[in-house]
Amino acid sequence: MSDRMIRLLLADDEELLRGALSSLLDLEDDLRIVAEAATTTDAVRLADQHRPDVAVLDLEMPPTDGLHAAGQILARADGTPPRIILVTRHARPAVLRRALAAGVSGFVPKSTPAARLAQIVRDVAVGHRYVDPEIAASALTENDCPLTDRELEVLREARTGSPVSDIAAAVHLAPGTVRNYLSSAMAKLGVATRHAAAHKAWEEGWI
Amino acid sequence: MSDRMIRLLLADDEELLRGALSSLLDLEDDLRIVAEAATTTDAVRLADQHRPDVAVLDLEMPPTDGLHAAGQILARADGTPPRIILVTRHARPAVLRRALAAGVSGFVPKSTPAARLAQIVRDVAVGHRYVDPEIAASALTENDCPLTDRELEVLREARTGSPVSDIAAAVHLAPGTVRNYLSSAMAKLGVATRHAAAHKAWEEGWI
DNA sequence: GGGGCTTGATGACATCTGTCATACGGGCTC
DNA sequence: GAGCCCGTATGACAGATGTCATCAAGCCCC
Repeated sequence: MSDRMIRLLLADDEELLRGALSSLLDLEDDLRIVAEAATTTDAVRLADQHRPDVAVLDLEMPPTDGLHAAGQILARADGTPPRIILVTRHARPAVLRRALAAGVSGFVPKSTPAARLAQIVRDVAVGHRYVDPEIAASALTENDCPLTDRELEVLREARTGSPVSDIAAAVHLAPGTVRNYLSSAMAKLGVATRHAAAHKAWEEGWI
Repeated sequence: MSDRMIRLLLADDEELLRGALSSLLDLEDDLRIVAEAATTTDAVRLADQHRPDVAVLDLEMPPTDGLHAAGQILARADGTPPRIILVTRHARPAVLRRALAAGVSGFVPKSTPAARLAQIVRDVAVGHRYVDPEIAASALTENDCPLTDRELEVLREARTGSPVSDIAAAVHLAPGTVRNYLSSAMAKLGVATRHAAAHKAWEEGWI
């Protein structure tokens, strides 16, 4: 039996969800949780240590995020890497694209019925991919992020409401340059202040 | 047996969590889920209809929020109202205070182990109150929100990055007055821009 | 009724922001 | 090498923002 068992790593910072999912998945005869993590650091370490068949990672997890952890897990595995399923609350097409590019096998929003998760795990374990149909559809129709890397970078810093001088210091650019980037980002997003731009970019999942 | 059964309403907009919790709690012999909801509107309607003993409500739920729903459920029950347990991701002392004032019986962060939830439900069902010790402690030590109602109101509008003129229109005040309120809010929070003030107030759970 | 407090408003001023034209250097391609 | 983007930087200018002093109206309290 043990070679037909699917060995799982489960990582989510919310104990409530992780605990509930863990019990639920463990009820399945062919699934076994071999490790649980609440941080990305632990997730990467435990994946190294336990070599699970499938890793179910929450996207929103400290200290970095699930996507970052996925990249590390895939990069560090020296044999066959685990298949990775990302679970997320705010399922944005932009993130889906990045996830697939990083080699993730499954992309599941938290609006998925719990009962279906076991089946998705099985599918992914045998090499299939699973992407939530809803998100896939919007990823195909939605227009891409129009912002350049630099624009995104300054917007990220602008999110907390810092003045231009602080942003400039944080990204190592001249204040005037920062204003140029902010200005063009605002124009592209059709808003009147850089804070509105940061807010919008954040809502879209671009930063 | 049926009079010893605790009848539960479970409301959370995340299918994944709601489904997992539902299966988990239903495994307990003395608990039975009688209704599930994904919105506050449904939660209120189903509470009216099914008269559960305990309602477990997520705080972050569309279209309003769990606290609002709790108030409505308590106000509309004409016999003995259901006991209410609020579950939340971002457990902030300010919210805890408002919840207790509204007559909520339990306050549980999502960092609580899933296994403990059943016991909390039982405690609350017999009339006890449960408050997460961690949050209770910070609620007692943490200093209150220093902002006035008006300051909070303008900060709420400032969150999306709107210019002063828009905020003024939204709260029906003169632009100059709005700037005064923003200015004093910024001074109280020790930040340099109104956007930083809005960000901070948001982080603290004040808006 | 007078004094004091609170809420909303106004105007003046310094500073910060957003816009735009422009410039410089490093890679590209031709 | 000439021409051409691209990223970065600067300066100038209008308008928005933050600060502050002040004022009018309403309200409470004695």
